[in-house]
Amino acid sequence: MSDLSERLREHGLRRTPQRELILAAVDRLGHATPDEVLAEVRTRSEAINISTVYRTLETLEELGLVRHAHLSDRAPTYHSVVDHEHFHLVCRNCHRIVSVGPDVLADVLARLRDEHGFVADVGHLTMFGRCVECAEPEEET
Amino acid sequence: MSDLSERLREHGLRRTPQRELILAAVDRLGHATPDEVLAEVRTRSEAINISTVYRTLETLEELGLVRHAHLSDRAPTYHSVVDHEHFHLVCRNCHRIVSVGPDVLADVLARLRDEHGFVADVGHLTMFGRCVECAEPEEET
DNA sequence: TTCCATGCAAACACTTTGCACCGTG
DNA sequence: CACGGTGCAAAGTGTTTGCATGGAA
Repeated sequence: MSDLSERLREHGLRRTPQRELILAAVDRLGHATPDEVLAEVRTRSEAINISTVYRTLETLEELGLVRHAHLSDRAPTYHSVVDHEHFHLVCRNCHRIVSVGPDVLADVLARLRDEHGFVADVGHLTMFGRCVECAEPEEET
Repeated sequence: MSDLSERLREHGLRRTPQRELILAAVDRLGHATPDEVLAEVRTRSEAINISTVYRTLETLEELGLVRHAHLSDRAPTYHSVVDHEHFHLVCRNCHRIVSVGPDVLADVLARLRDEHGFVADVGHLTMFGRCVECAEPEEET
């Protein structure tokens, strides 16, 4: 939390209970959509508003305290950045999420930088596919 | 087009003018959102409905004729599969899109398969970041 | 003639915004 | 006590669905 106050102060923003509650909820949840964050906050304390959740998640992301990635075709999911940087594998069949450290991608990132002049942001990356347990996709229809 | 009729027949689906128009539009556009596909179709022929566009893109994807990826935080973009398989780099600053062949990822895919039991779908992949021209993002923040 | 496909409009899910009030600094 | 933050409600996007009609096979 102290990290939060600090960052807020640096940016001339105010410390509010809502901001603390929301950051704490994201930390606890691991990966969560704005809706899920709202629900989590509400289990602990009183009702805060969904638009505050959206505004706050945006703020926290600007402060570098959380990140978001698109783990489904629908809502984005936020996760705390205190966890080390990672990217996500999402199984299209069982929807299991695996977090993978950035090392695997080191070579690829270097090549993309050298050959395509592009600096990729690993923390935001999501790769969809299938885990071996769900291996066989449907044949035709 | 003949490819379309063929695939449709294989799946017991019907060939309709809308389906041909929409596939042709995706081919022409390269990367396009459902909205853009609709607009493109309308420049050529008469009004077709947005819900038909959605339904048809879904069908075409099931037939393996188009694919979609998430190139922005908003709408998905569809592209024809006649272009060889590729993934996308998207610059957060200038929104330029670079298509990259799957080879760069060969090693990574092998490692993900071996170490995480995960078969990633390259064709759907998007990596966000910055191209060198847009290089320096803000510090901190 | 049979059903699949389409158009239309309404419903949905998610997100953003305007404004008055509240509370931090 | 000034001004940024919040709650609330309404409006905005992007997408899906139910149903009656239309048209491919």
